[in-house]
Amino acid sequence: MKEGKHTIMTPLQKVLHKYGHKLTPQRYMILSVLQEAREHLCLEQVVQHVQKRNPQVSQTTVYRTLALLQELGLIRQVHFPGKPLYYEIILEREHHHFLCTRCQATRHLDSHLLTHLFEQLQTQYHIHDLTLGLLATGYCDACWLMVQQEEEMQALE
Amino acid sequence: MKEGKHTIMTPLQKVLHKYGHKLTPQRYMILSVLQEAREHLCLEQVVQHVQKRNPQVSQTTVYRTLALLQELGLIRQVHFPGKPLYYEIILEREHHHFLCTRCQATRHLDSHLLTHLFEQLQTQYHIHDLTLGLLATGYCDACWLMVQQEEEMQALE
DNA sequence: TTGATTGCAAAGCGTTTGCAATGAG
DNA sequence: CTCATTGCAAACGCTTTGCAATCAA
Repeated sequence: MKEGKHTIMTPLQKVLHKYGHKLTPQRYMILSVLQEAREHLCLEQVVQHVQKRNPQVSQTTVYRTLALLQELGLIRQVHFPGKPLYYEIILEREHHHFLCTRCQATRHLDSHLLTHLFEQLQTQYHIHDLTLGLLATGYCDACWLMVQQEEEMQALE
Repeated sequence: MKEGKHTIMTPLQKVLHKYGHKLTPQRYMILSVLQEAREHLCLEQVVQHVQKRNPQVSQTTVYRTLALLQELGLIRQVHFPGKPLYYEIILEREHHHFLCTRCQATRHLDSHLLTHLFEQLQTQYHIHDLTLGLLATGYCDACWLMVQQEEEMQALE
């Protein structure tokens, strides 16, 4: 049980012990995979990456570990309607996502955009301990061009 | 095949025929159920309501009909992480939801709150044909009081 | 009449669970 | 040494599908 990349691995060790859990190679590996991924990964992708390093690791363990890591507050689920559940490390500043409905690309949205909304909801709607989940969908620039071209083509028929 | 409540039923008839579909009692009933529900309903709830009127209607038909109604743009899915999928009629002005994580109550949020955000995303992030999905979670007033009381109790132990 | 629709039962698919073997502390 | 953890296979729950019977148009 050893490796580099101490970005989140020391917290991992601590938090696990704090709640009576053990630090296993599987858990370490699964969190590493999520840490090194630039994008959020779905379960299948996590399994693939993990099994690339050690084919012995079972899907079941990945399921159980992702649930545990989430419970410990180290990772977060990301929901995209009609797609599998994605997981991402909680490192970066809070953010939300844009999903292009054509090329399926995702981008992070700085949640600074939401500060005003955040305050409004607290004052106008009296929501306490508020968490915001935002998903923006639409076309990215490139796809928007394609879509418009397609529409022009159809108009000519 | 007849009944009152023409709020959305005439559009239903038209849209169905437009795409070569037939107006069946099942489809009518399922859309009625969604129309008369104040809250959004999950599949199981739709089935229960529908079978209260006619126990013959199968779950399969409800699945297929909800998919069709969505495809026709008459209803919309509502996603709450960790809960079943909900469905609601598209009648009202666009809106989003607040979910109290303690009592599970939901409230509608006027999407007027999002106009500024909407514009920012279009200009700063160049998103076209933008749709926003927002979910606010936290405690409602009543639950917030309860939570605080619980915390005080714990502090005394 | 005729093709769309329905209900049923079976299949699918992602996720969870029981349990014996393993391994971290 | 002990109990948490793992891997496997079976179970589960929700959703979809194949097909013959039914029904709207």
